[in-house]
Amino acid sequence: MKSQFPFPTVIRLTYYLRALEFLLTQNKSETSSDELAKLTNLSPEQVRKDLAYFGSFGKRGKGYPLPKLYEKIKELIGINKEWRLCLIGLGNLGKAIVRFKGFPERKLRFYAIFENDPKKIGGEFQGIRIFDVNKLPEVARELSLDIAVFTIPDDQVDKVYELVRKTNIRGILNFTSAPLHSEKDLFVKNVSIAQELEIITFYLSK
Amino acid sequence: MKSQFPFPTVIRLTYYLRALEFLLTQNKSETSSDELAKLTNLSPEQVRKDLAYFGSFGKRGKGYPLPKLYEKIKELIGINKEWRLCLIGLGNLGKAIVRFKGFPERKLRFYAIFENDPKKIGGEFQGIRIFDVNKLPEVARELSLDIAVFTIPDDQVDKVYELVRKTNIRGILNFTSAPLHSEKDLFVKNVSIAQELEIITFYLSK
DNA sequence: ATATTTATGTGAACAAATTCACAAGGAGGT
DNA sequence: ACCTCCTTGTGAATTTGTTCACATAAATAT
Repeated sequence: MKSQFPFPTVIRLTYYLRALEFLLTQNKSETSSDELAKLTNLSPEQVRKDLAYFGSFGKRGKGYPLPKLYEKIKELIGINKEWRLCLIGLGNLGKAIVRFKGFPERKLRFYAIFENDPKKIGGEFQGIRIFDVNKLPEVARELSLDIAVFTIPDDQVDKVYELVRKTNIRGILNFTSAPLHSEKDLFVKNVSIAQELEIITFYLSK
Repeated sequence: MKSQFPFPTVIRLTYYLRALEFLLTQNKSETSSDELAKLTNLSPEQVRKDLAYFGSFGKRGKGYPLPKLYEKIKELIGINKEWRLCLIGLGNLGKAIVRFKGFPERKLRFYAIFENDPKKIGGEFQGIRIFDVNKLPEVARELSLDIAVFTIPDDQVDKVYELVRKTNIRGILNFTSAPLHSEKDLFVKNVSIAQELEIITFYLSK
């Protein structure tokens, strides 16, 4: 097992995960780099190299044992354990994300929602309590939150970011257009709908 | 002007756009690769190289003229003209996206929503008409749609993708977990919330 | 005028990631 | 037991992308 791997490999691991889930529904017990390559639109060499970064799971002449590889990738990605999430900003997008079906089956669970609207604070949404965003440091500690999802207006990002930094939350999924940067002990993933569309219009403009 | 540029440059162009918009609110008339680098968390060399791929907009010893560079980048990204969008699948996420504030100011406008729920078909949402998804080919032609946003259940992706291929829609923003692949004349950008979280949990697991 | 400072633009050096090419191990047939 | 066919795993070659280092040009100061 090599310790260093290209950054894009992490993204591809998530593709393999989906491909493996698909293959498991087909009741297969074995797969190959060729099969995974076809399902993910990658090259078989790329698949083998990626998997080899983390150990050698396959058997030459045979392929990869399906359930074992699946468990291994889940372990690598870290979705074999439960993660405690909170949502910050209960607007339209926030509501859509809390209701998102994909979370429970991935052991991702929301334990708190934060808001600055006094009318919402104290209530709950989908069974999850809504707290004052200024109480974030205390609540995060109390509920041992791991990851925060930002669905707030752009102009509040800096303030909320500072609040999160005071907690032991170590991951942020940022849906605003204001990009944040990862730092030591705080990993940030930015997802900007506007940006995604700009990338599309760039390519369509050519 | 060079014709070939690294793929990541396109993503960075969208960062420069935001930085420039921020600088414009400060009523500045000039900027520099240093300033843009600080705002985007990149290196000044990277900024200069990226901008130089598309022409030389700067003046040595001076910097870049702000409004001119802004217009140029908008033109490069293609958001100087209007784009006609449609939403496919009016669930929670779909509703959140249609209501998203960032679109009108970017000349991105929804002209149609497609659904397979007979109760929704024929109605409208936020002033946008809701059509039967099976009518997509006709409606797309009639309304000259450019881009489709997929907010449908994963198991309907393949079917809807085939419908879209029959139209002159050339861009898809896919919010499902089933990744689609770009092909000639049809550019696909995948955005999977589950995947983004998996990338976070991967790094937090280390 | 001339020197100094500042900031772009870019070839060259370097680094990262992918693809190639093939050795090596396992399965199955004869 | 041996040969053949598969398919993995991996160094080496190649491609792609970033950083360095500096020549060049504009602006400012003396």
